[in-house]
Amino acid sequence: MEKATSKDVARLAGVSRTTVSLVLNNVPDVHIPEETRQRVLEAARKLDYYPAAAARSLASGKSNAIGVVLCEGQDKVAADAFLPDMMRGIADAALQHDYTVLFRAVSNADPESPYVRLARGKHVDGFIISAPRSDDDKLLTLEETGFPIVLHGRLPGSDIPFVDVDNIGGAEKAVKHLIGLGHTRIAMITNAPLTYTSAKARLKGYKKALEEAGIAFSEDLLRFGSFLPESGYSAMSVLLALPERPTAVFVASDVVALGALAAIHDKGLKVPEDIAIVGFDDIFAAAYTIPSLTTVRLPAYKLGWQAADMLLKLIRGEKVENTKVFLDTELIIRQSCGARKRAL
Amino acid sequence: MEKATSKDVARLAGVSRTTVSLVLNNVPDVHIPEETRQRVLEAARKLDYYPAAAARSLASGKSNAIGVVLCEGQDKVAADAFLPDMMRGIADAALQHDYTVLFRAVSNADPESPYVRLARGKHVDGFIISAPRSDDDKLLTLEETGFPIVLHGRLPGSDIPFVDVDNIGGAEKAVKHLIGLGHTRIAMITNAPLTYTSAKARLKGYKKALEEAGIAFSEDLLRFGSFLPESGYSAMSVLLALPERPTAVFVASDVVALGALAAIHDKGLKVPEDIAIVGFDDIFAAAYTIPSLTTVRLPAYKLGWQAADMLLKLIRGEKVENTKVFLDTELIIRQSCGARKRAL
DNA sequence: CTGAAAGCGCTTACAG
DNA sequence: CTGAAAGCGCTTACAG
Repeated sequence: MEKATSKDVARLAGVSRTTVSLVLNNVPDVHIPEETRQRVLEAARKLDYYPAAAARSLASGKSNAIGVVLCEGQDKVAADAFLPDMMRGIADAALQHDYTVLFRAVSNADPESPYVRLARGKHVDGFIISAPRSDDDKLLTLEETGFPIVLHGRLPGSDIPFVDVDNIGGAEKAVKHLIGLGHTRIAMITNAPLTYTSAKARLKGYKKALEEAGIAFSEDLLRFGSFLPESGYSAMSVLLALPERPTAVFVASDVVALGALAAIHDKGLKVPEDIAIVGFDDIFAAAYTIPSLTTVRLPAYKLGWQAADMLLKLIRGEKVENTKVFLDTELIIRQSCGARKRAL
Repeated sequence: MEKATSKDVARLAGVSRTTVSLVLNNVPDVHIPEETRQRVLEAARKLDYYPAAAARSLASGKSNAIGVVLCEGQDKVAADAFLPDMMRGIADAALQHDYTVLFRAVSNADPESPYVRLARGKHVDGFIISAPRSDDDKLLTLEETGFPIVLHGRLPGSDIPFVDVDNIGGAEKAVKHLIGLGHTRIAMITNAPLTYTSAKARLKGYKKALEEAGIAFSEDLLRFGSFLPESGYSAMSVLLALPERPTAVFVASDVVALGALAAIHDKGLKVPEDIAIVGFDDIFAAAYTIPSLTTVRLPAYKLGWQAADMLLKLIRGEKVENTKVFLDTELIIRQSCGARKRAL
């Protein structure tokens, strides 16, 4: 059985190709008698008919695909932890709208930006861009063109729609938890330099929690991490050498927290007895560090799902009430904060 | 400037659309004077011309896309650790051949298999399938059809081309390393039940290394893990309760090893002093466990790259010498085996 | 070496 | 409610 075309279906059903198209695409505002509709559906099934993607795209002018572009930045490690779930979220949302997902990795060194080609060649109808770089002028010009784009993570100073995590609220939650446990001398290690919006936001949440509890913020207790465990190791070492050691520390990245944990261990101190620790992200390993890491969970699947859903609406020209979405986080309480015993 | 078509380019260059197509696609065996070629290229650049993907596909009968299908199995956690790098490898290889990558996640509960639709609708010219299920009859029938497919991981009892890790060799390397360190009582915890080919192969490597060293294999020292840390925790607990405790253990999965590490810690024992441990996979966290985990690195990027490269050859009808590829692993020596001091 | 023309398989105004 | 026909923008034999 060679591949059937809509013509074959039309012939078998005794209708025109127009009707076949109308039925199969479920075109609204067109009323086709149930009997005819069934006949077409039946014929399509019988012939094992699947519309040719290319022909459909060419005729309709839409690709029925969205592109997800993964930019390779310094935060690769952190981003990688969420990619699989995020991709699943994107793929599921796309599938629901009968859209397909095009994946493209772009390394920083890449000479040619993939956006223009993919967009103008109509490979995709819109982009989800993860970890965009602010100096990416191709991206900016493409957006000005009106081409649908949704960012995962924000681009400071741009109006491009985005879906992001509520970093402020998440950090606040983490620190409040520590305060609730009786800590007042709480340090913080950022996830990245403050040029990163997520780092700035998490710091803001930390300060907010302190302020609401009437605890003064101290520069001495703030250290800067930078994506990798090594940075957490040295930041924590400095903190531990302080004349008056903090009793707790909020590390705004689980990956960085891995290094902090090692520093504490190497110093011969115990978590959470000597120092309590709360992370951020809930990477897979967080549940299995020793002790297990209390952390703020980042909703990866949902991040992907929402971004795709918003993009699809933008593509269809539907009104999107909110183009700046912040997703809620969840505090996952394990052992490192001192509130729980081991529970593997 | 509205999007230019090949007709515009032809006009500006003073040639026919045929010539434009010939030049832009770099069709071999057609000799076009350098001067004409340059004129076409120049015109295309000037007009900012990008061929319409759909039109090209429709006319050529090829989609210029490969699909990667991610099956959601029990080993989701382990697979997720490699997905990002594997996807990068796939995407890079595809890009090199001017191919695009279609991503599709398929949950086990999915009623409709995505293969047929994507293949027959000509969305893609071939598939890379990760973690295929052996009871997936749609996959098997599609393959019989001659549709190009490359598996990541094997499907026992099928002849579908695949790219996989040399699990036997990797395990052997790990165990030999332990033997070289003076251990003779070496236990093993598998990564999964033996119905999984990777588990079987890793066990085989373990036995092989023992045999070559003249160490007798003992059932008592073999325990079965099952993807998650919990399984490593309980398997290790049993091992630690043995009258004659092993001095080393090869855990055929880093994720499972995380649980094993916790079990040892909870028992009040020290790694590597009381018991040495070597894992498999080299997940990100392996470098930051306490102590850091010696393990066998799985070449994720290369796995993706090779799979895509093979698939592309299959699609083009090129001869592929070897359709059963086993990729080499690398032993990453850290602290848990006792051969190194901390080096973060 | 290059052009005119058919054709890929759909969708979509436009009639009726 | 449904059909005939044009058209989407390429590629590719086929001529010359």
